[in-house]
Amino acid sequence: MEAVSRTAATLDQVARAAGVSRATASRVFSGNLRVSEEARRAVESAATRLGYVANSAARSLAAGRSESVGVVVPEPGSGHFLDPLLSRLLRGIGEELSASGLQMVLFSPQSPADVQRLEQYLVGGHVDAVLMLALHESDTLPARLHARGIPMVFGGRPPQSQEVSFVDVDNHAGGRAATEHLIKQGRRRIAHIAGPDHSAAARARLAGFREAMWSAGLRSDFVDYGDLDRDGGELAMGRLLATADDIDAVFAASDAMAAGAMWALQVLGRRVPDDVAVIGFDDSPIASATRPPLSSVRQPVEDMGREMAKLAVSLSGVRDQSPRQMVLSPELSVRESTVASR
Amino acid sequence: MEAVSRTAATLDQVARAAGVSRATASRVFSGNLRVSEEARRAVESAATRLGYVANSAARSLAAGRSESVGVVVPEPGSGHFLDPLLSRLLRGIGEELSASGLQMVLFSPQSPADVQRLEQYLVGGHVDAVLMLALHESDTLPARLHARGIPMVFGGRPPQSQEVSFVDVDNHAGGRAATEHLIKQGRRRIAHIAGPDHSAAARARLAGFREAMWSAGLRSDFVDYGDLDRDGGELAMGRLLATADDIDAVFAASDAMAAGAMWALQVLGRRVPDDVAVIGFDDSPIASATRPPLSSVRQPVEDMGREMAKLAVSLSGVRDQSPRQMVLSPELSVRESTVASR
DNA sequence: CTGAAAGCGCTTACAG
DNA sequence: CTGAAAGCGCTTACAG
Repeated sequence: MEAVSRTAATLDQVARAAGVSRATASRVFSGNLRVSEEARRAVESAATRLGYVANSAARSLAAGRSESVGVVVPEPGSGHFLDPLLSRLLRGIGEELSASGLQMVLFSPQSPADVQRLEQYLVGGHVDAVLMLALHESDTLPARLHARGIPMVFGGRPPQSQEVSFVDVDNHAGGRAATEHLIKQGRRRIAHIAGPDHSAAARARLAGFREAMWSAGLRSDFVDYGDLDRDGGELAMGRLLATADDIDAVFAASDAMAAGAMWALQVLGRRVPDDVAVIGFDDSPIASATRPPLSSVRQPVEDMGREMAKLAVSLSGVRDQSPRQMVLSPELSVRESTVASR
Repeated sequence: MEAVSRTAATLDQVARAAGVSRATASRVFSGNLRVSEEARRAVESAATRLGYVANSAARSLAAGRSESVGVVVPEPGSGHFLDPLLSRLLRGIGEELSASGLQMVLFSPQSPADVQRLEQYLVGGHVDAVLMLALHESDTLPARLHARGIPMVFGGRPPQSQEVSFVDVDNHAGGRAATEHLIKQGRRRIAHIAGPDHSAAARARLAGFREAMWSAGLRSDFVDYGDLDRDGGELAMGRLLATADDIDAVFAASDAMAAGAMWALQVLGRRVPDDVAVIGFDDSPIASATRPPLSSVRQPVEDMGREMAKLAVSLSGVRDQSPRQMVLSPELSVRESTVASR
């Protein structure tokens, strides 16, 4: 793309029009330094008159920072585990950055070539910090950013979690809470539809399920797997019922799978929750769309976003960027799918 | 945020290490100019050795362009009409920009303050062009960008469509096609669940419905409205059946509403499609998730994205940025919900 | 509080 | 093909 030169007023012109030096004009826009009321007014009115907007490249170059923070997100609809939570997460991040006057810039690379270009972009100084909601497996980026002093915070615990900062949700506690809720409702033959084994979050939820069942002295081997989507839940439910047709509750590792499971149950003549209670995970919009509405484990995703942003801001500009980590607790969102009518 | 100075090699250091001038080194990275093989190799190996990455601020400032394109998207989950299509749209845009070596940068402002900051950001030269998938109502931005020669392309026809470039889908034709499909299946008492009246797209779909019904000499007044979401469809369907319980087909202006309508029908004992055929709009993932799978109108959204990106690229750097517009045709995606088994 | 001046790290005619 | 040089538009000690 070629450059087009248009009428874009420069600081110099504004300063001249206001009858002050460039330095003074600059101070007016950076806000913080002492400038006389008179000078400030003159500069501001000149700026308005000329339609001045600071050239951000020049500003970044001179100041050594960009006042913006990059957020790498998974492709929407990619089936990434954050997908149903993404909007809430971004809301939390956005609020926090906004409060700090920082621009949130999103990236959603689709191909390896995109990832390559993105790395250059991020390392090249376009952002002051990076929040990672995807690409956990790319390991070159953390090191390259670190070498340039650009802090990076992961959402969710990355595979090699020692050396990096992250904010995560306690999936193990969530799995346990969901299961304990079912037990408390008097359920005994409880099945779990787990997410794919390669996902640490899915494994943690399964572990939470097992722990709760063991503690209650119940069988914890009614377990099947699905791909986190609706079909996966439906199929897994079918298999589970074929194995044990007296299951009285199901905990699914995602709301979509829970919805699929609920469908399968209803097709096979089971009433939810009277015959079989169902609980999901994520408390996504799906949960209130099913009939009956679905109980679920609500992750404090807005908080997670806020904490990620805070961490990034506090880390940037600091010499010692030793990694910091934080784990937040989920809570139950109880709806009709687990509460039997009497 | 403060700056942290780290070991970030500069062009100067690379040039020195390679034994050439800064100009020559620069030419190696810009790729296009003539540089001797020898110099090229020396520069490249020095760059690798030093871990050189160009400072993007300096590059933008000197070159007068940023090699990146901003895309303003609606908040995910905001109920924006593009929401279900967003991932496909971004895929199209991303592919095209990627092919041109441009970085796609996403923005999703949440508050008026965010919009304000974003305008500064975009006008300030961070991007060479802007693709607008949201914020159609903000009218200050187009003018400000135009004044700086930054091209802007809307996705979907904006309210005041004369002065701007856009790529849109022919919603009127889509509405007509959906309705004609139902008529062709032998349906006669066809209802339409329209989207909110303030949406131009919704109005166009409704108009398409009416036109098809008139042309076939059928009653076109079985119309109700919903908010594009599942509940809206369910409620509207209930009202429609209360008015006319012999409706034999429904065309809903969104897949979510169609899913809600289907649910309402099934609850009331109607078989889909045997008693009532149902068709949606968008061909979103919902369409294949319903039982039976939902026929829908597929918008060529990837193409739309690609064309938007092409338009932006071709417009940038051009003196005469007179607006260009393009309208793409949707096509039918026929599934079981409209094809009665015999 | 204010200005002159240096400098941020690149690109790009211009001349050779 | 290559280099010296000017310049992109800002910020920020430094001195006053």
